[in-house]
Amino acid sequence: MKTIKDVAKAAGVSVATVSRVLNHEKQVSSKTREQVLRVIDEIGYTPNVLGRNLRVRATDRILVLLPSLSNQFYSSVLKGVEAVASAQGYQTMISVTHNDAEVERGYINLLYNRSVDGILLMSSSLPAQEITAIAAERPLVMCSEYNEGARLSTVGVNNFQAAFDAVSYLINAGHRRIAMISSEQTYSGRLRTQGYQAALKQAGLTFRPEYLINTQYSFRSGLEACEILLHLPEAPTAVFAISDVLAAGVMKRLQQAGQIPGRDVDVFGFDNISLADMLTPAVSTVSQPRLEIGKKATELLLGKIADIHSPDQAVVLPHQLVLRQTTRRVVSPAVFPAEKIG
Amino acid sequence: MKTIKDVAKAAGVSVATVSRVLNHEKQVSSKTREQVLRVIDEIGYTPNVLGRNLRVRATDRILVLLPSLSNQFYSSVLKGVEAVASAQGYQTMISVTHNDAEVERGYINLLYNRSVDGILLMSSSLPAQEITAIAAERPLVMCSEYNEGARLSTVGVNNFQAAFDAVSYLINAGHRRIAMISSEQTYSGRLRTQGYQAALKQAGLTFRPEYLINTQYSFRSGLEACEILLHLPEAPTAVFAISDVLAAGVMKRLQQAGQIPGRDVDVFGFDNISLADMLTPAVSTVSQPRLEIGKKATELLLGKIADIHSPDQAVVLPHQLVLRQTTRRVVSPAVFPAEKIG
DNA sequence: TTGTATGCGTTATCAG
DNA sequence: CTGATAACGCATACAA
Repeated sequence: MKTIKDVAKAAGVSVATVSRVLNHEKQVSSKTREQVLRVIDEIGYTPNVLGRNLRVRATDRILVLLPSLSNQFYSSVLKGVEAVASAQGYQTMISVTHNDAEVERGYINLLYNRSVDGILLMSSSLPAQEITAIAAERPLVMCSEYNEGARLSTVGVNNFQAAFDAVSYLINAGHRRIAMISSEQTYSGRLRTQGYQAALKQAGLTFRPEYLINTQYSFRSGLEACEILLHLPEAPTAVFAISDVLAAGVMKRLQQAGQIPGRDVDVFGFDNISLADMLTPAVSTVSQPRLEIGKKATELLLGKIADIHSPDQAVVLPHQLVLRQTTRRVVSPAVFPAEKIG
Repeated sequence: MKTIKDVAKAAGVSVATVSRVLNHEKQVSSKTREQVLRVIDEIGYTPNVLGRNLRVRATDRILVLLPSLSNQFYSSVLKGVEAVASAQGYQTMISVTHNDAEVERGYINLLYNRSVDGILLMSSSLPAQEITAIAAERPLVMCSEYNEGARLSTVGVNNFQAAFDAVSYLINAGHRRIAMISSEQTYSGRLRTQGYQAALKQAGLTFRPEYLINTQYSFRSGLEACEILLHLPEAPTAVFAISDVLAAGVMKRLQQAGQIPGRDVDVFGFDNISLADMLTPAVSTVSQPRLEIGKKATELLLGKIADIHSPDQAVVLPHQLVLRQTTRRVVSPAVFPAEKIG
C-alpha cells in the first residue's frame, strides 16, 4: 500500500507539498502540482482517509438509521438526504436497527468513536431522555417519527391533523361507521388516533371502541384487523389505516370476503408508497412530502455538525390527501378547500 | 473529548495498560483492570476508533451496495448479510448507487482509502473488467446479480433454469401462447430470456418475437408491456415477468381491462417479494433463497477479507416455484417432481 | 512556494 | 505484569 511518503519521495518533494496538492490548496506551483499528480497516477496512490480523518477529526460521512429496509417509505426520504448530503460533500450510509435498542446503540456509538459525523434517525427504540442526552452532545436529528418528550431537531408532518383530515374526508363523503387501524407503538400512531377521535367528535359522531384496533405496522396485522371488523355485528363502512401496508392487508381481506374496496367498504391508507397505487383498486392515502422531509432533516443535521449548539428545530411539513379509487367522492366539497386535497 | 491518555493519567497507569484492558488482553492484573474500567466509566471515555483503525489497518465494517432502496428483494438478503457479519464482529452499512457508475465508484473507493474492509455488490453499473480488477486487489463479492465476464466470487440462482422451470410449468398447465417481460439490462435478465426460449423450444412451441418484451424493472414498465400484449392480434394467455414488480404492473393493467389474472390470463412473477402475496389474486412467482444468498455471500466476503487470495467461488443456490392464484394447476404433474415445486 | 516537525488516538514492540 | 516509545498516514503551524 502506497502512502503519501512514497509519493513525496518519487516526486522529489515533501509530504507537505503532496498533501497540499491533495487538498487543492492554491499555494503550490503548477509545475510541482502536475509533477505530483503524475507520480500519484503512476504509482497508483490512494490517500488513506483514516489518517486524514484522525487528523481533521471528521469523516464527511453521515449515517441514516432505519428500522427496516422493507418499508418503501424510507426510499424517497433517503433521496432527499443524499441530495443535500452529497451537495455538501458528505457521503451517506444506512444501517438497519430492526427496532432493536442494542443494535441502535451500537450504531449510535459510531458518533462517539468518530466513525461518522452525524446520524439521522428515522425511528428510534431508545427512551426519550437517552435520545435527548445524545443529541445534546452529538449531531443527531430525527425525521418522520418522533419519540415523545425527546429534545432534538425533528422533521415530520402534523400527524394529528393528517388523520383528522383523512377521517373528516370520509365523514364528509357520507360515512358514519368509520374504523381505524392504528398502533400505540409509535408517537405518530398515537397522534393519528387522536386525530381520528377528534374528527369523529367534531362531526358529532360517537367514538366506538370496537372500531379502533391497535396493532403492528404489517400486512398481516391489516389482514387480521379487517377480519375482526368484518365480524362485528355492525361492520364499518370505511377503514382508515395508519400505513399503506396495513391498508393493503385490509384490501386483501375484503376481497377474500368478496367485497370490493371503494364500493362496499372504503379504505384510506397513509404514506402514499408505491404499493398504494399498485393495488387494484388504487388506494386513497395520506401523502407525506418525503423528499422534503429528507432534505430538511439533512440540512438540520449538517447544521448540527457545523455547530452542535445550533438551536433545535421542530419542522412540520404539509401533508396531502391523495384520493384514488377506494374512497367515495366527498359530498359537500365546501369543507375541504381544493388546494388541500391535492 | 477524552483520550486513552486521560484514562491512563487518571488511573495512574500507562496508555499501554489501558489499551490492554480495552482489548481484553489476559496479561493484566485484575485489580488494575478494575481500576482502569472504573476510571473509564467515571470520566466517560469512548475509544476513538479512527486511531485504532489507522493502527490495525481494519475497520471491522463491510458495505453493501444496493442499486436502490425501493426494491423489497434486498431486504431479506440483507438479513442474511447482517447475521453472519455481526456474528464475526463486523458492522454492516448500506449505500445506494441508483445505478450510477460514478456514485458506485465513489463508494468502492472506500475500499482503497480503508474506510471499509469489504464490499458486497448486489448489482453493478461497472464494466466487467473494472470489477475484475478491483476484486483482484480488494475484498469484493457480488450476489444476486452478476456482470457477464467479471471474475470474482458470486452467489445467486440459476437464472436460466429458473425461467425454464417457470415457463415449462405454464406450458404444462396447457398454455401455448406465453409472453415474457424481460430486460436486457442485466445478465440475469438475459439468462432468464434464454430459459424462456429454451422451454418453448423443448415443448416444440415456436418463439414469437412479439411475445418477448424487453424493458426496465418497474411497475410502469409492466403496465406498458401488458398494454402492448393486450393489443396484439393474438394476445397471450400467460405472461412471465422477471420481477414481481413487473408482474404487479401486468396485474394492474389486466384488471383495468376487466380481465382477472389467473382466470383470463395467467401471470408468473419472479423474486417472491411480499408484494406478490399482497396483491389479489396472489401472484405465482419464482422464489430465490434470499437469506441464504446473503449469508453465503458474506461468508465469501469475509473469506476475502481474511485472505484476498482465497479462491473465487461461484455459488449457485436452489430456486423454487411458488404457485399461488395467478396460474392454473399443472395438467401433467409428472413433469415436475413435487419436491421442486415447493 | 516549499520543507520540517509535530500531533491526531491508538496499538505493538521491546524492555524491565 | 507493566511502561516507554515508535509507528500508522495524514494535515498543518511554523520556518525558510
